[in-house]
Formats: sequence, structure tokens, C-alpha cells
Amino acid sequence: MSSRITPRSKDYAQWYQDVIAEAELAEVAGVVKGCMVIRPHGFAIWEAIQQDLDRRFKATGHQNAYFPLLIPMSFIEKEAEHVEGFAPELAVVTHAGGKELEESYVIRPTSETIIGHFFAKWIDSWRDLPLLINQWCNVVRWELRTRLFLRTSEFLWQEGHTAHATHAEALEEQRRMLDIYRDSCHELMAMPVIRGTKSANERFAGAVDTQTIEAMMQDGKALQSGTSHDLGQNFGKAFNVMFQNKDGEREYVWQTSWGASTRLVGAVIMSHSDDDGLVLPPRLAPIHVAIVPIYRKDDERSAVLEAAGKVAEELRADGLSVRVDDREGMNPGAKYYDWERKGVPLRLELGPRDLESQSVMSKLRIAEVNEKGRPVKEALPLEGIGARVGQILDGFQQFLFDRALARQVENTRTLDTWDDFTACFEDGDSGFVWAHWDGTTETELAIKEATKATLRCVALPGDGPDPEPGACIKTGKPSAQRVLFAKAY
RNA sequence: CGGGGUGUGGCUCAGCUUGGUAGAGCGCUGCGUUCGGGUCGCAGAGGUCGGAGGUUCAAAUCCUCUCACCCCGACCA
Repeated sequence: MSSRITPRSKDYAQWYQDVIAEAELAEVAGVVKGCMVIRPHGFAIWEAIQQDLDRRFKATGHQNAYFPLLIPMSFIEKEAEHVEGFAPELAVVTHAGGKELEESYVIRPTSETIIGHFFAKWIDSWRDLPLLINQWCNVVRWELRTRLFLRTSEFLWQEGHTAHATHAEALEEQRRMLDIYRDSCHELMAMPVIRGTKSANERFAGAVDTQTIEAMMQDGKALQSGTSHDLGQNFGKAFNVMFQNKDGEREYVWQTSWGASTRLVGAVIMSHSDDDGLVLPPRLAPIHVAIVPIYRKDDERSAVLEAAGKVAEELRADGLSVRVDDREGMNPGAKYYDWERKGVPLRLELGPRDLESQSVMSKLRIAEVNEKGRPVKEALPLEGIGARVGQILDGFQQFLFDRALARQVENTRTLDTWDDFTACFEDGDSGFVWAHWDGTTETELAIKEATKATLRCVALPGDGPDPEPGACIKTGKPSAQRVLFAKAY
């Protein structure tokens, strides 16, 4: 048990901060309000997410491009709901080159407007559609309360922007990208999510429809981990993005946009980590295996290090990232703690005894504890070590997903009375609750006011209970189906 | 913006009430020792006490002003 990390049971928020600090993932910039520094280990996790998403985007025909960081204020103002939604969090550049600018620039909070402007230039004909663009970049949304990875004034993300000839095609795209987020969360991050549609109140400013993936953190709160929007023709009309169809008529394009951010790093941290520090699913981990050599004398040292090097080479040949920890002046025990709090999934201990038996001691990041309170380790034969380690890591990946899913299921309730509902959200408690809702923003806000729980989404078919009519949990008015409520980050 | 709090070596903080040459733990450097779950010892480096002004023989400490950051509430991927 680590003494440096506040246990989850004592203070969940502090635990989260401690895990990040101890794993050297990021820190509060301090000198720049609301911003963070992503340290190499944290950035490596983001890079793995980027790589996975980027591969999936390209496999579905999208291309990367880049648009300016600064957006003319007038652009933001062109779409009425868009400007209304983003106005409170805009950072504005008013001076440059020592002079006041004639027109202020907004530091992009998102790029629908400036991309709309260029789409209008690029699109003339139905032959130009669909136009499938993605941008990896930073954005700034001025935040009052910030938390590392989860909410900072500047963050990194990707924003996809597409234009289509028909609404049906746009809807298909919106859904395709939502599913890509879901797949990446499940397969890469071992993080189960629920897909759904946002209420009008939670909808992206300027969108016709917003879909979301919601993940449950260990404290039962929901974290919106990706969004995909049907923009309808709203931005098409605002920026005059038109094309000539096969019949020779001019029409506004149908657009989508979709995004996922460095918040995903926070989601992964809160999904899997424990009181000993960071826990990472193997497919996401920057380092898969840490090898700790054990020795007393110089001749032991050279023999052990040589053997460790051979094991590392064999594992690397299988595509694994391996670190041989040959730091001097540090006890093996200290190294164990070090790699564990950094989230390395598997550790191999290699000493003189192992050399003699031609094996290596392995310890999974999450292991059973024996009667002495020590973690259970397994001796692996050096012969065929690569295949065995591969199996172990695959198993750990699956274990983490299963565990997270079990926790989600366990903390999800289907409720029908207001008393049961409020009881779920008393004090700091949360969980997922499927409940009937009358469909009005008024009721949604009243529920939030009373319980701090927010309407996360109306689940897509298969991601929630089957639709059945009922009575709103708050007002008793008719409801078509249950929707998901939870406190949220 | 409303309420509360804090600024002192890299980090966490003590010292302030009752002014008198700036401290601890951790971390860092060097040497030795140890090494199968956070070794131990010795030596050492490192601070205009957030900033400005004032009171005083003397200010981290008292007074005034100022800046910054943090925590709690209203907006948010």
C-alpha cells in the first residue's frame, strides 16, 4: 500500500490528483491559469489514444488537415446558438503587433465556423461530397473550475468535420464516428461506455442532435468521453456551404462534427487505477513490461543484466515496449513501487535464483495478495517467455474491461420512485440510474436542482433498457422510455 | 462575481500571537553501505520569507496597499 497516495475511500478527488502526480502524468501549470502541463508519461498515453483513433478515422476515409488557431469574432457570431453557447468561455485576442486589431480574434473553442468558411470555398458539386476532414489540435475554453485532464482551459483533442449531400448520409456518419469512439474505449482503453442522445439542454451549441458516450468512473459519476453531432444545415446556412446536386439544383450541405479529447486520459485513470497508483490497460500502456534485475555482487550484476537484456530483446521482438531498470542505488522494492505507481501492467524480476532455474518472477500490476499480505507472483520459464507474456497481457486487458463493466452494472439501478431516486444521489453518492422522464428541459433542470444528477443521455437501442412507456420519476407525466441520470464530471 | 484561505530552499510545511543573524521532513549532489516489496550512514548544495511602502536601533513576524494562487457555490469536452 502506498503512503504517498490518498486512498480513494478517504478522498476521491485527492486520490485522482495524487495518482497523476505520482505517475508523473501532468501538473497544474500554475503560471497560466487553468492550464496544465502534460508530462512525457501522460503524453505517451495521449499519443496511444491518438494513434488508435487516427487509424480508425483513416480507415473510414477521413483525412487530417489543419485550420487556424485564431478565428475572426464575426465567424463565431454567425450561428446564433453557437455564439450564445460559447460566449462565456471565449478567450479573445484584441491586440497584435503592438496595435489594437480592427477585428478581434477568438482563440478557437472549436472550429465549426472557420471550417464552414473553407468548406464553402471547397465545395461546389455533389462530386465534392462527402468531404471528410479531421483536425488534431488544441482548443481554449475559459473555465472557472479546472481539474487535470478532465477540465482545463486549454486542452488537446481532435475535431472531425464532414459535409454530406443528404441528411441520411450525415446521420450515418454521426453514428459511425460515435461507434468508433465506443470501439476505441472498449478495445484500447478497456472502458465500457453507454451510447446515447443528449437532451436539448445538453446539446452542442449549434447542433441539431448530439450523441455521446458516457463512461462510469469508480465513484459512480459519469464522464462524457466523446461526442458526435448532427449539425443539420445550420452551419451550411450560416456559412453558405452549398453544392449543386445531380439535378442541377443548389442545396445546403448536411454537416457533422465529432470530438474526443485529452479528457480520455482522465477517464482511463479514473476507470482502472487503485490506491497504489496508475493502472493502465496493456494496449494503452507506454511501457508494457518493466524488468527489475536483482543482484548483490558485481559478477551477479553482469550475469543478471545480460539475461535481462536477452529477455527484453525477445519481448521487443513481439512488439512490446520493455524497460530494463538498471538504475543503481535503488532497491528492487523501490523499483517495484515506482513502476507500479506508473501503471506498468507487468513486472519481471530477474535474479541469480531465477538464472539457476531458467525462469523469471512475474508480477501483474493488479495481483492477489497472500496470507502475509504480499502480492502473488508467478515464476515463468525463460523458454517461450514472449508468448507467455503476450497471453498474460491480453488476459489483463480483458480483466480490466470485465472489472470496469461489472462495476458499471453493479452501480446501475432502474428506479421508479422519487424517494429511491434521490437516495441514490445523497451526499457525494452517485451511480447510473435509468428512470422515466417527461421529456421537458424544465423537469431535467428541476431534477438537477434537487439531486445534482444530470440527464446524461437517452440510450441508443441496445445500450440501455428496452423502451417501454411509463411515468416521469419527478412529475409523473407520460414518458416514452427510461433515460440515464448520473452526477457528472 | 459572492464566501473562505494561503503565499517562507525543488516539494510539503513550521516559525508570526509576544520583532533580535531563516528551520524541519522529503527531494537533490558526493562517498560508502545495502539490494527477492519503499536500506542505512556520513558529508554537502540550495531561500532578496509573493511585491511595494511604512513603523522600529532591528521586520518572515507589526501596519497600509498591491499581486498571485488555492478551496466552496453559478457555466462547461
